[in-house]
Amino acid sequence: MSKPDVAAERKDQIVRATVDCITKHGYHNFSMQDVARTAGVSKGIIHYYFLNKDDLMMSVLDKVSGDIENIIAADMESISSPIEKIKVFIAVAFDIVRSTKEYYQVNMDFWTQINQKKEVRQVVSRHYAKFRDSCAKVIEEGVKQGVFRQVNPQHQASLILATVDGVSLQWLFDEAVYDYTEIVKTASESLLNNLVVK
Amino acid sequence: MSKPDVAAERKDQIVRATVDCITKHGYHNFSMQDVARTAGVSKGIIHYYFLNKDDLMMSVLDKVSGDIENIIAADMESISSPIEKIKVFIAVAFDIVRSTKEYYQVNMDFWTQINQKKEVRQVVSRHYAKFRDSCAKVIEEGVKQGVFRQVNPQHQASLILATVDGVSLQWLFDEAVYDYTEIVKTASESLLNNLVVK
Amino acid sequence: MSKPDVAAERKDQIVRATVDCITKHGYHNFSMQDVARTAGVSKGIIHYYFLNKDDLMMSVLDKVSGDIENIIAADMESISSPIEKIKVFIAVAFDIVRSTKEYYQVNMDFWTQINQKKEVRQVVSRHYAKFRDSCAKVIEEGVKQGVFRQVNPQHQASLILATVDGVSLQWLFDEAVYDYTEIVKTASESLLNNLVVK
Amino acid sequence: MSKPDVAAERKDQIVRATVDCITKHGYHNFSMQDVARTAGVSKGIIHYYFLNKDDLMMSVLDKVSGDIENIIAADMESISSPIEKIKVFIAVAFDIVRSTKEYYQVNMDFWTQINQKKEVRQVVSRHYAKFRDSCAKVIEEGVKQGVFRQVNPQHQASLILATVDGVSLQWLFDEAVYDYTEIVKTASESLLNNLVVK
DNA sequence: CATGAATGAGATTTCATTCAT
DNA sequence: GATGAATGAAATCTCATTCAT
Repeated sequence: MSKPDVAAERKDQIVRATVDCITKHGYHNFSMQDVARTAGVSKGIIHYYFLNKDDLMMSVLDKVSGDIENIIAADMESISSPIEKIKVFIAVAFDIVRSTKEYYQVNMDFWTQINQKKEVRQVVSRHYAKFRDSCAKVIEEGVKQGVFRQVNPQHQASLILATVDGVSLQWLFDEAVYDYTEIVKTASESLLNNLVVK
Repeated sequence: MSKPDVAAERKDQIVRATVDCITKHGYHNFSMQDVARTAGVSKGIIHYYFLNKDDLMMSVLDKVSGDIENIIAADMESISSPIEKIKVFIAVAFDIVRSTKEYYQVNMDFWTQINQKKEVRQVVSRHYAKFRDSCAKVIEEGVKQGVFRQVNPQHQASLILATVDGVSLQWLFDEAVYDYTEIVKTASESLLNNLVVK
Repeated sequence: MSKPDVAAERKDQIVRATVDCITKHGYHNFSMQDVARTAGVSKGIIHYYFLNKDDLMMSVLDKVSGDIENIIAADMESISSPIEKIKVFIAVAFDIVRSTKEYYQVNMDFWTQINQKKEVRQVVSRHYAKFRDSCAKVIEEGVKQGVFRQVNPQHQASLILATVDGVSLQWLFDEAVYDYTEIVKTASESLLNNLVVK
Repeated sequence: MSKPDVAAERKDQIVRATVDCITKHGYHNFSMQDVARTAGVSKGIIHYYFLNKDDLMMSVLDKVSGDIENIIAADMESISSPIEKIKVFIAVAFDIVRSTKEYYQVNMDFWTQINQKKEVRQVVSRHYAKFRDSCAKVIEEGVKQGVFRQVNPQHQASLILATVDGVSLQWLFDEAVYDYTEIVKTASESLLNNLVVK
């Protein structure tokens, strides 16, 4: 019980090193050797804990998705008003992109696997589903309370996520294209404008 | 006289083969050998026409971006009303994703190069800038005509593109998540709702 | 305890195989595959121990230069008279060429890198500098003892090395051109004639 | 008769371009494409005039050897005194190295082929034989006239060539090692000292 | 004569994975 | 558990040579 789970610790250490490698060298330009060096372990031990590189990558995806989910969940928890909750959701989602740009890009890197790796696609779509659901639940509550119009919660949730991803994408390609704070404000207003009863 | 430009033809043939390879095997999982086989030419000739794999990839990016730009430009040309123009813009943009899913995914694959290849980032951001500009010009005209509210055209154009990309992304990860036609309708309404004077 | 330094052993094994390959196929006409085959190892392991082919070649150069230096140094050590020392130096230098013809040719092959590889040039010139210095020191001693004329030691050392290289070169191109023993005798006499007080 | 030999002209043009390429990129680091570009002709035409790259290289060797031979022959022609003739021979030989360093290095590059290409070895050894013979003939005449000691003309000729090559070699590896003019003076004195009756 | 598109063999190099220690 | 030496497949790229035009 008090014995720390060495295996779990080692695995986490390796996964974190992998994230670092992806951040630094890009999704396809790092080697197991790089991971070993970064983690300060031997190459062999990585294959002891992970079946192969794909298996390691799935763990990275789990971690990255999970971390992002946790941040959002934590920030929404303490709020009760549906309007405020949605506002926070949007604000936090945008903020994750800005404050952990590299992390968000690691997440993006998995998008290229849509066609190639069924498992990746499943994890990512489950991750999006979670987001949509937690967001939709808030919208549903708002509708019930009468503060939101009679909208399709799932669709509106999708639009919110879509706006965050799409706006971020353009900004990541060229940060000079707009002031991030400004566009976030505009985006938030537009999204809420579609929800709130006037 | 009857001899067409062999070089241009061959280059195009190779680029098209490369698009096929990316579609089939993924952005990072195809080899020059694959391209050669697909194009029905020898490995050597690819390096005769393209400096290296990166150079070939840039040609692919140019083609894909250009094709998408051309389709949208062609479809908007004949319309004069700003409202109708925006409606068509949104409809066509969404439709490109649906009707040429693989093609759009090839485009997406380049997104992961944000951090790694400066040149890719520049081309993609220029591509987005073109879209935003052509969209913003229509919005500007609508504002001038008084059919649109006093909005920031560039920001609204960004939101439109963002919504198309973001909505498509979720759908590409899981087509069962919503009926594409339905979500497109909802998205269009929301976007126009933010623009049109009521 | 009984485990010798695997890395050093393997590196030496590969370097020796490379010397064999250069001897057999020529400086520019052997492949890493050839080295692997000759050393009885896999292609991959060569790149594990050496950064690349250039790096391997530098190790070959180091070995060849070092070996030649060591032979000469060892043979001169036990002698004290400057005249005898110079005689031995000349004799041994000529003898190395004759008895390890291929080895000397490997050495020669690096000469063509004067223009191309700065690092090779530096190593070779340092190698020559060592030779000149050790030879010049003997001459200096001879001058001090009054057995040699008042000559410039460095220049005379250069002439000695030059004669060995130049004479060997002609012989390597056509062994029938002269009896090596004879020309060595003539060369030695000429060189000593320039040094010794009469 | 008045029709200029187009073929010979073209061949010469290509050979000269090849010398340029070797000078610039090194003996083994230039391609037929480089030669074509440098000569301003197509790749195909080179293979029309030369069987293959080896054949072209042999022509280069012929040219370089011949040019050096011609310069020396021309400079010795007008002189009658054996002592002066030898002095000029030595001076001119050293001067060729200094004034056409790159050219001399192209010549040197062929040395690596000793083991690999029988034909190269034959041409180079014939080239050296010519030098030795023309030098030996002068020495013989000097001996006959009684101005030179009773030496073996071929051996002394060899020593002269050897000294030029060997001294030049050290200098090419490190020009700072000695003042070329100085070492040439020392070398000349030593060589003549061995020949001239005192 | 001349061109340059096309080929295909082969070279260097990288790297996930295995396995004896 | 842990190491790192070793493998071998595969990838990119180069280039002499050929040949239809």
